[in-house]
Amino acid sequence: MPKSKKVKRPSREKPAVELTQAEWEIMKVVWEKELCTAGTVQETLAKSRDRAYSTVKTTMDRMVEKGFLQIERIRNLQLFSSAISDVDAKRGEFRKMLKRAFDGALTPMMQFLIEHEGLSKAESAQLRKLVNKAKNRKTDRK
Amino acid sequence: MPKSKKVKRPSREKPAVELTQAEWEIMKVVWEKELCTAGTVQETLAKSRDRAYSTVKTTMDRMVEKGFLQIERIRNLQLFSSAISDVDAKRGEFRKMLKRAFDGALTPMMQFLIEHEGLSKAESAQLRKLVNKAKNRKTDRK
DNA sequence: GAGTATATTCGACAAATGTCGAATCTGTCA
DNA sequence: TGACAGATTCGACATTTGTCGAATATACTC
Repeated sequence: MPKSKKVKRPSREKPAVELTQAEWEIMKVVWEKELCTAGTVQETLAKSRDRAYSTVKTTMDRMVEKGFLQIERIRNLQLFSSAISDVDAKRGEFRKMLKRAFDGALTPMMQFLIEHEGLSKAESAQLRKLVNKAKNRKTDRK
Repeated sequence: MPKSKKVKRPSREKPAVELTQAEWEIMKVVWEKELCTAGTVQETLAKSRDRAYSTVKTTMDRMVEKGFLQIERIRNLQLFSSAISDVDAKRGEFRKMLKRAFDGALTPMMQFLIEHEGLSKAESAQLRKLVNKAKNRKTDRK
């Protein structure tokens, strides 16, 4: 018999991914370059905000400890790669916001967007389209 | 001539409101009780997580410095009240998330919700309703 | 007026973040 | 082999957050 149990996993939730500001900036570069050196990241980030190489490197080393990045050594070189997906990172950031500001409920958030964030006509249209598309999705995995 | 210039305000954006975890917890109580003592807040929060009175008080004092709370003194008593609206706080939290995880763009976020957060049938329906309501709003202030 | 609660004031700490510079360690090349 | 450039290691610091406890100050009750 297959071992795939349909049981409700006993809360095997992995601890939500939560990145700091600096970590987000670094992660974005790593996801884009995937497999790159700290120097590359530092140079890329320098375009928007200059930070010493050691600053970037220190943060990246801490991210390895946290399990956000991985290191692959080649001789004297360290090649970094992501250890978390952008989806997980986005989910973590989104849920943190939802929990703090809207008690974890999606509807109040949507209500808020419409009431206070003045969705533009284009955004509303786009949103409506997305919602309708979601409506027709058969694959409702979760 | 009236001095009300219709000029596009020169980016007079007030610095986005950003609360920390502890600050959110406190703000929620203050918004609810509006005009309350640190002791009341501490007692209310104690129901979910116990913290020393001084811990809550210290945080609240710092929030006054940051302009999130106000104090009104009555003899030896300090009555706290909110100095920011929940709308501003929610806006700040939402925008921080949007900027970090979705480069500030709403559509990608909605796309993400539908693709990865598996909106339930009920949520989709609710969302659709909200979107349609927004569609008909005439007052499109911004 | 003394004693007992309650509040407020303040200095302290640990941990997390953001930032660096100095000391070292390769690898390469004239 | 010696010197250089690019990487890495690491210890340091300033801030921000989250937490307290001890010392004071104030109000109320007998």
